[in-house]
Amino acid sequence: MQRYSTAATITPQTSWMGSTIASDGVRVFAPYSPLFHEGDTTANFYEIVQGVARAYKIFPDGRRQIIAFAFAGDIVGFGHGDTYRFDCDVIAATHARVIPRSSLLRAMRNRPELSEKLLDMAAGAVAGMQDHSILLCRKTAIERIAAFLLSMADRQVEPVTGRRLSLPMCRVDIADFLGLTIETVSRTLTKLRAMRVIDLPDRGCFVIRDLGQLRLLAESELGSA
Amino acid sequence: MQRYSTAATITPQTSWMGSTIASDGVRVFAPYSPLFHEGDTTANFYEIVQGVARAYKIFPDGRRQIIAFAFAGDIVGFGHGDTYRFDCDVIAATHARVIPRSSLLRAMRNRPELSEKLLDMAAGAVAGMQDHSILLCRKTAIERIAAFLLSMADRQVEPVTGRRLSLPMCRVDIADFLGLTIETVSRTLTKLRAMRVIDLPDRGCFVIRDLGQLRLLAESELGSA
DNA sequence: CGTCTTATTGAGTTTAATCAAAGGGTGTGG
DNA sequence: CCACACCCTTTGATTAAACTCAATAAGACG
Repeated sequence: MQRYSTAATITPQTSWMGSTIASDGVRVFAPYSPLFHEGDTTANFYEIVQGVARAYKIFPDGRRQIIAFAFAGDIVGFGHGDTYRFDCDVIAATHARVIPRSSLLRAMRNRPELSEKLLDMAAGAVAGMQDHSILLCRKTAIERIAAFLLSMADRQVEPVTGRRLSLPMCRVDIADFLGLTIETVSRTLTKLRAMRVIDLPDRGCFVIRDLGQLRLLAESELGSA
Repeated sequence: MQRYSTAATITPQTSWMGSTIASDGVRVFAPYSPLFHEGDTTANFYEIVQGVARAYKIFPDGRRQIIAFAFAGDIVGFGHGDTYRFDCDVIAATHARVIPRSSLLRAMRNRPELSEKLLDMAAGAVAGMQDHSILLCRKTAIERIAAFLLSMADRQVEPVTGRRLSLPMCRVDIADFLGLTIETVSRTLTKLRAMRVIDLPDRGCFVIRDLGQLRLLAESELGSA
């Protein structure tokens, strides 16, 4: 198990299940605490306010597939039907707004146009999964890593200071998301650094040195360089 | 391009864009005629009544990913937002009920509970994509083919006569769906036949000879046999 | 019957997984 | 404050799986 320091809290009011709850429904989750488990009754949706969550499935043979990482602004737990279809936890101290399922269903009944919005959101999720499928089955290790780093860069809410970007998940999480082993992830990152496309100054962050090249690699319009 | 014989029609009334339309909104599409293209404005949803459709994306470098096959009872074109997110055509003479998008949106406004159903459908689509992702990135060729054949068997609406099952798509379609090459698909099918797990009596069909073994292979609880 | 398309089979290559070991940073305890 | 231990990461060598290139075989259709 992972050690972690005490999570910072904002306007704390009550403590519940290892998280701290504020008046606006935002709770603070300590690193590696769960949002929900596969099979649980769908009680809440979670809007990530700050931090990172990961959604994943674990298989009988021990293989794990990370389905998605959720960053600020993303909503998780939505579109599962009556029970959650995967496990979800946070990989850093994370502020998440807890939205009871019942309140969303009520809102849907009152405002039909909301339903269309939610359907569009679901459509977006499907489209994202489709793109990710293609990444998983059609791209090489370097293409996957390049595409992954680009998507991390695109999703940084904080201003891109200099170009030092946060990479909050560990290698095994990246591997399980991209369908690679940690060795291949590590080797590929080293290769990209050797190619002067990225830099890896510290654990938990990376720097893009040649954005154009990274894009070319991600799009696989470039075989070698 | 593909050649095809003239499609059979049911209660034909008018002809439009290469398809025949019946009074209940069911059109008959000739093999390899499109339902819609990526980027088109979302005008209709299509409920497959009989036949098979395929949804796919084509990439700049020529790679193609088949996202899904749709059989009788499946609805395609749904959950795309304002424009279709992939191409869709039929691979055999196919009867499809054309549902105008506007009529569905109207129905959603009148009957909010319908929205929840549609959301559940979308959730199911997301779950299906997730499972397929895992298949694509975690499973070996033999596991993918076994899982694919099982899903084909499960989706046969027609009574499973003897166990002779329809396999309506060609090898390249299977390959592009499973993230393999046609050579690997062919070799793997041959291997399964040699293992006495399936039979391949004719083009366009297959027979399950050992369902238990096929299930074991698909679940990858069995490495070799 | 001949041509064209699709499928199968074979040989060699490439990629990433696996097995194995060493390096580096963090935190704890002496 | 320093040393040790642990975990995560990197690097190396080998193996296995699927891809590529190439040729042959089998159907479908005119």
